[in-house]
Amino acid sequence: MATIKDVAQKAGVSIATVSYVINKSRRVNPETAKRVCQAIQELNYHPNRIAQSLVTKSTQILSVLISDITDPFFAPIVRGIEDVAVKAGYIVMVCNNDEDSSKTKRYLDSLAQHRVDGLIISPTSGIEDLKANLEEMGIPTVFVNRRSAEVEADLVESDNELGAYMGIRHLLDLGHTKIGTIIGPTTVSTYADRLSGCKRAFQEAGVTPDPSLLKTGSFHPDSGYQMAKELFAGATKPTAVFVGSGRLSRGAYQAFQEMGLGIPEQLSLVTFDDTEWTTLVTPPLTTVSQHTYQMGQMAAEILLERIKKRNTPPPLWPDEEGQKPEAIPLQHLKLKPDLIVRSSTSHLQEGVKGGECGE
Amino acid sequence: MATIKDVAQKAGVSIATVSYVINKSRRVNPETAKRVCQAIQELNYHPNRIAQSLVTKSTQILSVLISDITDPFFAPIVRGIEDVAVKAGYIVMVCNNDEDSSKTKRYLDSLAQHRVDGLIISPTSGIEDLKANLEEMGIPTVFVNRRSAEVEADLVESDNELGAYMGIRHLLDLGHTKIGTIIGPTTVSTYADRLSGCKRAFQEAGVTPDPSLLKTGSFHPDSGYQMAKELFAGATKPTAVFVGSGRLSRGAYQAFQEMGLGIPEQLSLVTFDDTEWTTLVTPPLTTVSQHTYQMGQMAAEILLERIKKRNTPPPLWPDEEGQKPEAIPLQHLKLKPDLIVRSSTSHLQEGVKGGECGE
DNA sequence: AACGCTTATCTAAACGTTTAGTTAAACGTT
DNA sequence: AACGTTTAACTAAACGTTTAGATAAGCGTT
Repeated sequence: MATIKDVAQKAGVSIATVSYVINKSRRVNPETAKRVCQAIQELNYHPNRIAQSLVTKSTQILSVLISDITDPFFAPIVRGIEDVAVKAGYIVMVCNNDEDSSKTKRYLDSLAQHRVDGLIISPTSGIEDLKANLEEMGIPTVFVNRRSAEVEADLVESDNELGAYMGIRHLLDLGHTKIGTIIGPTTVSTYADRLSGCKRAFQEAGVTPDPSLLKTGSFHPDSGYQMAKELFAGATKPTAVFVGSGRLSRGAYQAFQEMGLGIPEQLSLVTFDDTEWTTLVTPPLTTVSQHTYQMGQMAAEILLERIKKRNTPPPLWPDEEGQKPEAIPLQHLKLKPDLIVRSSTSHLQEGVKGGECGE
Repeated sequence: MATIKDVAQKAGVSIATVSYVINKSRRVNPETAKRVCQAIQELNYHPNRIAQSLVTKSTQILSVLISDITDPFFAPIVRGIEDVAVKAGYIVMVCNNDEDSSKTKRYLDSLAQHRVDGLIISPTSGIEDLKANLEEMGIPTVFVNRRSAEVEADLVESDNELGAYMGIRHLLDLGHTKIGTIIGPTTVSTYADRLSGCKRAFQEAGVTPDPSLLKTGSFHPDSGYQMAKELFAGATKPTAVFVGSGRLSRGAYQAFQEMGLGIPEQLSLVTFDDTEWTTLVTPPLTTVSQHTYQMGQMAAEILLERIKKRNTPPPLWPDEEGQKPEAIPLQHLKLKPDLIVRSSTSHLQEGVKGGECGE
C-alpha cells in the first residue's frame, strides 16, 4: 500500500507538505495542494492510521464490552453506540464476555494494548480487577445498563426501579394481589433496582406479597422457564406474573404456554424489555420497554465528551491541583422506561381470584 | 502508560532484551527474564500494539461489515466470528452499512486506514467500488452469507437454493399447490438462489405456480407485511405461504394475524430463518433454519487461514510467478440448512382447497 | 540596498516497538 | 596463550506518520 512518501515523491514535495494538505494543519499553496491531492488519488493512498496513532496518541477506536451481542437487548445498545461513533469518525470494537470475569480481564488487557480511545461497558459483578485495570490503563470509561459497585464513572442506565414499579403497579391497579415475580440475580444492579421497584409498588398499595411468589435466578432463559414452573408448583398460585427481564421472559413464556395458562384470563403477564416477539405472540404482551438504542447513543456521546476534554474524573484519578478547573462532573443518566399496555394483562376475574382452589 | 523503555530501565536492561522476553524471540538469561517480568508486573506494562503493528505490519484486528447487528440473523454470525477471532488473539470491529453503498465505501476506507488484518463482509449489491477498493487495499476478504457478482473471493454461505427447495417441497408434499411466495430483492444472491430453489421444487412436482402468487420486495419487515396483504388481495388465494427471509416473515406474520387467518387450518406457513420468536408464537412455525453461528465461525477460520499464508488468490492479485506453489484455492463453503417441521404446516384440507370462492 | 514580514516549503526529531547485526564476556580446545 | 564457539546483552535502523523549528524566497518599507 502506498505511503505518504510515495505521495510526496509523486507530487514532488516533502512528506511534511503532504501531511499538511491532508490534515489542513498549515497553509499550503493551492497549486501544490492540487498536485498532492492528485497524487493521493492516483496512488489510492490511505493514510496509515497506525502511524498516525503512534504520534497523535489517538486511535479513533471505541470499544464496547457486553455480555452477548446475540442478546436482543444488547444489540440495539451497540448499534446506538456505533451510529454516534461513526458520525464522529470513530470505529467500534465489540467484545462479548458472557458474564465471565476472566474473559473480561483478557479483553481489558487486549483493549489496553490496542490503546482504544474509550470504553463502554456493561459490567459483570465481582470484578475487583476491573477497578485496578481501568484506573491504571486510564482509558475513559462509561458504564451502560448496569452500575458497578467498585468503580465510579459516567453511567447511562434505565430507571429500573421505576420500570419495575410501573409493571407491578399496573397489575395491582388491575386488582391483582397474588403477583408472581421472576427476576435475575440481584447481585447485578439492574435486578436489584427492579426488585426495589417491585417492593415499593407493593408497599404503596398496602399489599404484602407472598414471599413464595418471588423467584430469583440467573440470566438464562432456562432459568426463567424453571422459575415460571416453580411459581405454579407452590401452594399460592399467582393470578399475575411480572418477569423482570427479556431473556428470562422467553423461558417463562414457554413455560406458561406448556402449562396451558390462558393469557390474560388465567394469568396476567407483564414483561421487562420490549423485544421483537412480544407483539407477535397472541395476545401481544404488556411490557416495560427500555430505550436501548438511545442508551447506546447517550453512552457514546458522553464517552466522546470525556475523550475530548481528557480529564478523567476525580474518583479515577486522584485530584491533581492543576486539573481542577477543567474537570467535568460525573454524568449519571437515567432513561425512563415506558409501560406499554397491551393485551396480556386484564382485570382480575372474580372466578379465578383465589389461587388456592386452582385447578 | 508505561512503555518498554520504562520496563527496560527498571529491570536494568536494554529495550531489546525486554522485547525478547515478551515475545520469546531470543534466548534470555532466566535471571534477567525474571527481573524483566517483575518490572512488567510492577509497572502494569501493556505493550503498545500500535507500535508493534507499525513494525510487524499486523494489527490483530478483524473487521465485519454487515447490514445491521440488530438483525437477529446477523448477530449470531458476528458472534461466531468473534469467538474464533478471540481464540486466535484477534479483536473484531463491527460495521453496519444498512445495505447502503455509500456507508460501505466510507467504512472500507476507514478499515483500510486502520490496516485491519482481514475483512468479512456480507456484500450489498451494486458496489462496483467494492472490487476496486478491495483489490487495491489488498485486505484479505471473505464473503459471508451473500455472494458478490463483481468480486471473486472466499465465500461461506447457506445453500439457499436447497433451503427454499425444501420449504416449497414440504408444502407440496402436504398437498398444497396454491403456494404464495414472499421473497426479498432478487438482485441479492441469497434471494435469487432461494427463488431458484422454489422454482425447482415446483418443476419437479409438475406444478406451475400462479405468477400472481410470487411477490418480491425489499429487505424490510414492512415489505413482508405489504406482500402478505397483496397475496390475499388477488384473485387466487393461496392455501400456503413460503416466506423467504426472517425479517420479511416478521411483517408477513403480523399481516396474517391481522387478517385472522387460522394457521395451519387456513394457511400453512413456512418461513426462512429460525429466529427466537418462531417457537414462541402459536402454533410454532415450520422453518428453514440456517446455521448462522457456524457460518460466522467458518468465515473467520477461512479468513485466518488466508491471513496466515498471505497469498491473496489469483483473481485479486495477478499471478506472480514466484507465488504460485503456495497459493490456496478459493474456498466456497455451502452450509446445508435444516427444515424444521413444526405446527404451522398441515395437509391441505378439502374444505379450504379452492381459494377463488374466498372465505 | 538593507531590513523585516509573510508565505511556502523543508528538515529532522519523536512516537514505541521489532529485529538484524554487533559486541563482549565466558569457556573449552589446542 | 591464542583461538573459536557459545551465550547474553546491546546498538541502531526501520516502520509511517506529525509537527516544531529552520530555511528561503518574495515583497513592501525605509
